[in-house]
Amino acid sequence: MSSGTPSQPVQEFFSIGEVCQLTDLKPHVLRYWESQFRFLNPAKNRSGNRVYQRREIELIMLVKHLLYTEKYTIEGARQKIEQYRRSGELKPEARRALATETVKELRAELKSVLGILEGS
DNA sequence: ATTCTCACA
DNA sequence: TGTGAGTA
Repeated sequence: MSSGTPSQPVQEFFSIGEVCQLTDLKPHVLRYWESQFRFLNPAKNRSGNRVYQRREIELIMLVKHLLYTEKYTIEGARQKIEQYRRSGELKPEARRALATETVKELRAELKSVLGILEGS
């Protein structure tokens, strides 16, 4: 199976560097998106460094897909995600984008993504 | 080495 | 978005 192997614990927290490697995005892009999408608020550790949760990485992948693959503008992506939030469902393309990313461990259910979207 | 904020192109 | 400066 590709998910949940009991013997090998799944990583829970990620540094911005790890997220960048996983999403193929640059740190400054991630920080910029934070200023554009309210739902992208990684926690900060004691020293002020960003600590990402898997769900946030999924959201980042979704934003990346909307922006780069579907070529939405920042505003367009915001509206689209707001739309997902209301309808409670993702379009097949976006869904595929999340499942296609070769990072098996990041493949959580879309419910978790939609959950984070609540109150954005 | 890595990440952070801020400034600026 | 990209890059550099000066930090922590």
